[in-house]
Amino acid sequence: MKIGEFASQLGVSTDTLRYYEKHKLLMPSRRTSAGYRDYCHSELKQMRFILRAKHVGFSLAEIKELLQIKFHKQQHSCNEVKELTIQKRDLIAQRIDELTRFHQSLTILADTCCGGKEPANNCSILSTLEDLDGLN
Amino acid sequence: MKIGEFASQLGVSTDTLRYYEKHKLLMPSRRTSAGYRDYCHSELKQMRFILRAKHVGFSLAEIKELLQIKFHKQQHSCNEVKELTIQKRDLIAQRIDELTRFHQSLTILADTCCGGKEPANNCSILSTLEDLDGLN
DNA sequence: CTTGACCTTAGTGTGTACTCTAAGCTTTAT
DNA sequence: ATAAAGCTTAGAGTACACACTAAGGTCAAG
Repeated sequence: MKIGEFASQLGVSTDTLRYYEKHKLLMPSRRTSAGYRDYCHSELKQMRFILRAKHVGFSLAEIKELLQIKFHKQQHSCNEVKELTIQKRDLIAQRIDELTRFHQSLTILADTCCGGKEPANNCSILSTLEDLDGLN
Repeated sequence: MKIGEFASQLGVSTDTLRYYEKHKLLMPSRRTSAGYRDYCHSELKQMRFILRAKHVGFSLAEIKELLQIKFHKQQHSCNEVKELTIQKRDLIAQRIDELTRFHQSLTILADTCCGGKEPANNCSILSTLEDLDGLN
């Protein structure tokens, strides 16, 4: 299967596939005589793995690690995979906390603002940001 | 006040200050005869505004908008400021939702994995990522 | 008067995940 | 035979917020 058809079956761009190849996430095993990439069924499966891993929040670098483990399952333990998963989850939890603080602060700012059409001379949002404190 | 002292009072790097100047967020009004930046009290206040805005989650581009409004309060309404704030908050809410979905999926993956020290041949995380579905 | 700390500019590098471009070769249909 | 669609490569561009580098000028202390 050439890159164009492969890409459209997966709903990604050909650029993305070439990018993944360059970064060693998905290397088609064969080329046609003209030098065209020739993808097979197992590469389709692997790409689906990559896309699912992305879907649950892994970065490409992390997915590369997962693929290494997947390719050499004997040399790696379940524990290792679980650790990667938990580390990722905890990092995401931290980010959620940070964003939640942002959200709360912005809600406070918005709620105390009249939102009227008059000039912003006494806008409570601007003055809170200027005058320090009142947020947390 | 020269850039070094100004920076250390605010807990930022001199690079950051030069970066903000290049991007028109904070322009020191004067230079010494030697060409050194000379910061004054009002610039200290403005930098504090910027840092607080960052602290609640605004990007530098958004802060630039806020500063425009702050400088020309007459030409802008409270409503405009409130809108910016709410838009930002809603974007952050979307991002939180996305990360929360990631978090849930990763939790499911981690919880179903034994986490043992044996080889990962039958690792439930890897097989869930391979075989589609089981997450959402 | 020299050393060291501080300042200047312009430009490059970082990380993430692509996207786009240019210049050119291959395949398929007419 | 030729035109359109598709493929190839290497390399540059995007967004964000800086950090770092080189090469050099300035200032205060000893």
